Amino acid sequence: MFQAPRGTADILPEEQGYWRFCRSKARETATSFGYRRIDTPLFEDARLFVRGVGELTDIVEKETYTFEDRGGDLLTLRPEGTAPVCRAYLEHGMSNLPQPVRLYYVCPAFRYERPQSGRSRQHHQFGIEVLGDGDAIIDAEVIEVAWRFLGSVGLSDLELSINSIGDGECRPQYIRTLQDHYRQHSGILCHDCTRRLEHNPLRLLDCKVDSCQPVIGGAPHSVDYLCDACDAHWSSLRGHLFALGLPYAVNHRLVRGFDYYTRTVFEVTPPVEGSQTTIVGGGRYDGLIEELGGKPTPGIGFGMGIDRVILNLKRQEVAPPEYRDTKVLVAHLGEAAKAEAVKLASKLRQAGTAALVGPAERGLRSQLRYASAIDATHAVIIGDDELAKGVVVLRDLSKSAQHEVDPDRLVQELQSAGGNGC
RNA sequence: GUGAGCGUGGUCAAGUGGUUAAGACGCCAGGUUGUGGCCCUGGAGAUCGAGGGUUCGAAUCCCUUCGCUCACCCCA
Repeated sequence: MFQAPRGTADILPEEQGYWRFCRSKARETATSFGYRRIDTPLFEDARLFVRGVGELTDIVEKETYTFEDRGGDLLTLRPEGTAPVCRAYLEHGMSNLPQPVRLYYVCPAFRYERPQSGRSRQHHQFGIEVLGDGDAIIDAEVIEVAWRFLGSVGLSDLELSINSIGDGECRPQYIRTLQDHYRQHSGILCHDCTRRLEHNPLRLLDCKVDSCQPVIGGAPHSVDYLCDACDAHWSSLRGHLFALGLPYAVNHRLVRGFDYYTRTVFEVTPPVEGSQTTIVGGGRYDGLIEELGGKPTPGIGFGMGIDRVILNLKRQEVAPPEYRDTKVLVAHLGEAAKAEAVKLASKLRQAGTAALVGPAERGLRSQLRYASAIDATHAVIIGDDELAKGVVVLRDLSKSAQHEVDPDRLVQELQSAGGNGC
């Protein structure tokens, strides 16, 4: 038997309510801030992510789905949304549009990882990007979009963490200071941190091993090493967040996995301890567009894991709204009635009412049982008696009441009966 | 890449060496010669993940393998 590939999952009909809910809230929130939707291809030139995300990141080093197509092109299934959007911005000359350009997307992303709770090989991201404006009001806006979205779906008790990791001007010196600090304690570092010290020094800060905690505790803070411009940006951001009433916490240990981040980084996590908890991660990437061949252009955005949002909705027992529209099952008895049922169901659908024909070769009782099972609101019954009289029976399944109707008036009757609302 | 736990009908799940592998939900039928949701009765549906071994006898013990889950790494 075939199974869905490891790390992938079917989203079954019972689950779709959550997805429809999240997607529509994402669209509503993003458009209310003036963002416009963009869809980029599922796969891109493999080099885009090497350049954009960073050659030495785990994602590019060992997590991409990369393959050669039949024409010999090397392609990669998108592992994240920012680099493709920046590519599109450049390819379509969006730098000539009024700046800044605000874009959002909802799309799947792929990473070859060992799956676990909240992490799979195909996940879905709601993301936004603002290109062409480096002011801190944009940073605050992007964070606000994430925060408002999460509120709109009903998640509460979330924690918003922010930090600034400086830019090309000031970060190198900070990293040197950080490494110096760590080298003084190299004796007690865990295995991973010994590696990180040379390979990915910023990552030293979010090591979870107990023995490394004292070293982290004494580590210098990146915000204390910001150059004047970055420092001004940083305090401006905090001022705007405060003014907007967003309850942020400065986390000096917050760093992010992509090479392209500059200045602001942020994430939102739920209050549960554990591992794969980050719901939203984002930050500023003022060097990325240039890295991809454009002129220097500031940018900032976030990626949000919809799968993780839904995980938390379930954890907090937030149910998506239910939609219950009129749905008619046309039950039939006998060959002549069966043919009539097919025609009648078709007519109902064309008039805009969901309708389906009862399962053939079954008794009326079975057909009505089926009607209940699929949440039909009404049943139409056609048998020899009705055919002879030129009527059909319309049964309201929620009220258990029925009456005969002229088939030509059926659409009208159903409309006046209406659905049960939401 | 590393570590741990778990694989029994569609789903959940009992069974821990001894005749035809419980039960529940779901599915189908009947109870109502044409009337659902509740209830009652009956039925279908499992080579106990796969392969090998131990044994008179294996779902049960051992080995291998595949899969799933969780955690680490890392990330949404």
